[in-house]
Amino acid sequence: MLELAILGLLLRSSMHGYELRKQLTTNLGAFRAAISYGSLYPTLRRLREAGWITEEAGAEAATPAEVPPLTSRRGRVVYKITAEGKERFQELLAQAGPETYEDTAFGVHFAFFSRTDQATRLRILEGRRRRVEERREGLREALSRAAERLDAYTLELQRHGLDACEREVRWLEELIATERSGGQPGQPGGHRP
Amino acid sequence: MLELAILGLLLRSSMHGYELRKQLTTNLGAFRAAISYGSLYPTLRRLREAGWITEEAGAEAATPAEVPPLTSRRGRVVYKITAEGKERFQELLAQAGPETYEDTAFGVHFAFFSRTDQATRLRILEGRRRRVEERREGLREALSRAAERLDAYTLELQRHGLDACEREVRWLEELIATERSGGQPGQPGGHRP
DNA sequence: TGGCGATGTATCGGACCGATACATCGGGTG
DNA sequence: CACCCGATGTATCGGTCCGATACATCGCCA
Repeated sequence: MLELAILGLLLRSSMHGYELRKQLTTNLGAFRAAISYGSLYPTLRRLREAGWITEEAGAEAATPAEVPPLTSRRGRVVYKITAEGKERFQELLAQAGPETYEDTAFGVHFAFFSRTDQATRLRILEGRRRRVEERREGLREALSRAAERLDAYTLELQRHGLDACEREVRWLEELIATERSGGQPGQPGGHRP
Repeated sequence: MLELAILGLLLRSSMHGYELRKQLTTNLGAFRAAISYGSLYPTLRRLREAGWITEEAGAEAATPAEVPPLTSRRGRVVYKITAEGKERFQELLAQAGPETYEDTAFGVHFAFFSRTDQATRLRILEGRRRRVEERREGLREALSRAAERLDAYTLELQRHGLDACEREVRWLEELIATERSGGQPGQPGGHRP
């Protein structure tokens, strides 16, 4: 997943890890908490080894010539996507299996929707909707069965979850409708004040 | 985290792993996706080794006497919390560090709110609110800075995330108000139709 | 000048997921 | 009545990702 997200962000512009992490956290942040360096850097190395990105020494990273690196002189590294990386990105973006409908994966795919065709977008939106609807039904059933048997807080937690599901389904349905009518999300219907 | 969740569920009643997983998935499901056996069983073993739960052979699990186990004859196992386990549960439930305000941990703590005192509840609710507010501000700032510069889908994703944050903050504020007035969540104000 | 917060790269242990294997049992269908 | 299928049930393995931590530089302000 990180792989797709990183390639997509580097497609917009080259940058170093620190900036990458910031954008990963805020840009795609709706369905994921925060990316840690513990996953970022190993993934970057893997991407480089696969030939999908390159690492270049950034601006003032020049090693100070005769100064022997006490620990290890690390310079800034600018990561850049390669032609093969762009192909890989499109390949990952297009393949929409069942795991694409899970929270994180869906969020990442959605963020790069403008790079795909309408058919793929609809497929993913509808798959995600089905997934959230299943979850919603599960919660509804649990609530109707468990009411009275559970304490007030557990009940309230389930209600909150149910509410979030219903809300997301509505959101997805609006997006699907917009998509079918050939529009872009933004202010299509005019229900946002 | 799993540790607290498992102990809490076993406090309600003893059960085997399968049932445990189901309840973990639906009961505490608002802030977490689904628990996998890959984390459940190792955790159960760890809990048993620590003496916080016991494993007992369930009903019809009796080994068929002379039938040699071809692969390995596994019986049903009923997991049960011990006295030390109950202490451990209270200990885990009461300690509310910064990590308690993250999605998963908050959800688990909230589910067992009825086992804590009001002071702890308020501390956790307010900590969570602060956390979500930070996230909300980050998204607001990103949106106001990035508008026009980003494509429609990324923007829509951020708007959706912002909306979810605002909604949760409102939810938390209602809970905090209810808590301060000494009530229980349910139908306090009467804003749920 | 001295510290402190933002920027920046990197590793390690551990938590958790996803797929898979294996096994039993009840019910429906040919 | 035989057979298969889906629900129930225990368990492991590889891999992804997190959280804490270490280390280093730079600009700013007291």
